[in-house]
Amino acid sequence: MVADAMPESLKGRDDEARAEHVYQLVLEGIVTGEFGQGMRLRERELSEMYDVSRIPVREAIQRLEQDGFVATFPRRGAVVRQLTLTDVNELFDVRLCLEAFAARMAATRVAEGHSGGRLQELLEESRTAIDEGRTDDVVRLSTQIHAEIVRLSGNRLLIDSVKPLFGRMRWIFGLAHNRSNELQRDEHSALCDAILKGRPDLAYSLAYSHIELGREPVLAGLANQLEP
Amino acid sequence: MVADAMPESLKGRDDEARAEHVYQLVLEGIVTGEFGQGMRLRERELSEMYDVSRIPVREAIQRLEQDGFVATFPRRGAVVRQLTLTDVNELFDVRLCLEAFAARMAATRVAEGHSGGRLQELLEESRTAIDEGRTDDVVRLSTQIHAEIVRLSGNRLLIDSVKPLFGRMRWIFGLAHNRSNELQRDEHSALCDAILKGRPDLAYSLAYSHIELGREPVLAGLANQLEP
DNA sequence: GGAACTTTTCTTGTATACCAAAATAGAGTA
DNA sequence: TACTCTATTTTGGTATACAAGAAAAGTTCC
Repeated sequence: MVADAMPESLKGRDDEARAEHVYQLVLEGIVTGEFGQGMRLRERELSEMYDVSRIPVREAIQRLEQDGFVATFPRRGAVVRQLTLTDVNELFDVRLCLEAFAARMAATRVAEGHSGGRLQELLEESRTAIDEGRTDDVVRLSTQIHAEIVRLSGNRLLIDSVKPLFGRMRWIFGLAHNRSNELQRDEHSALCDAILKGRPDLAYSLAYSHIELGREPVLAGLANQLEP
Repeated sequence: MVADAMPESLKGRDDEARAEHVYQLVLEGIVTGEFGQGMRLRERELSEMYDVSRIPVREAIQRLEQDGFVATFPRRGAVVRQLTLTDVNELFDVRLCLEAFAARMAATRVAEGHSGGRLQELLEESRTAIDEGRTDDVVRLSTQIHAEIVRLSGNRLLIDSVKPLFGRMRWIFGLAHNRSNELQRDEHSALCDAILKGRPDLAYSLAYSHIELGREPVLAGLANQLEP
């Protein structure tokens, strides 16, 4: 609300939640590899690094744990989780479950008259990003398309349940590149088309295939980096 | 609070996480109705009530928010969430999605040789509790059966994703009683049987039906208590 | 009397300092 | 070398203080 209009200068962010800030920074550090897997995250170290007190750091670490990025042990603090192939497989299983359902719901809602304009926009942005070879944007837009489909489902609880998964996805896709952008573009096109035309069963099926087809390439790409 | 001789007296209760303790107490208060819907949860109030500092209270409230029991607003603290019929419907939708999938996975794993002994035990405990009319135990065991099925799926991420739902279930089922215990017992029997005999598709179907059949009675029971 | 404006009183969010207990590292000893 | 005992580090927890936003209470003006 009002906070959005606050000055962007980093110094003056008095009233902005520092915990959120720290969360984003540490998350960034984890997905970019600055905080490697197994690295300890010390409260005081982070609080000095980001020039905040321990309280926001504690809150951020708690959230990172709940979102599956770090593991904490009593009296031993937090360490960046070790990502395993099992984790990747579990993620794809749960995604199949929730995102395919979300796609069906989204198509149903569009058929009932809800607008899917944002999805259309994202799809087109993604197309031009692929044509122009902007890889970073392609990955970002792909995630945003998936997120928008879930949002279109209209189920708040579903949206909240999926949110932690997207963080993990970003982490994993940062380690292993996906299949060719053209293949993904075509699948996204077909999926979004089914949703925007209000065809629930087709949308479900396409979402399921799209996600499942992404599993093997990612596993293959990570097989040499991760433990089972 | 100031002059209290707290050093040794408080040390008595061992080093176990106070935040967890506070979380459980407040959660109990919410599901039992002690903290009614819309009631404000003040940090200092709770910290004095449970004789801890504000830090564990903060942590507990953060977890309660993430689990959907309270809503927090910047600089205005936390209030017990207002449960709506939409919430209930969304919960059932997501449960359908995740628990039916978990049932299928559980059956697959049992077919692969994993033990379902705990599920068998819970089922039998539940049967005797129903026969002896111990209503509280019946509700508790019913939830435990559902949790055990998810656990049997072997997917950690799935288990973690479902955990917040069970809290909500307990809350909702505390407000509206479910269908007859005998009906539920039979459905649980059939479902567990399918899992323990390693029949994934049947387990999926039975889980789906069992959950979906529970929706209407709960909605009907809550229709006069909640807003849309 | 009621609406708009101005304090005043909470309450949260954060910072800082401190303590106790556990884990770790290190030194000394058999 | 292996083992025990101590010292350091680090976390988890607490108390206290203060700034700022939100709500409440006065206050003024029509």
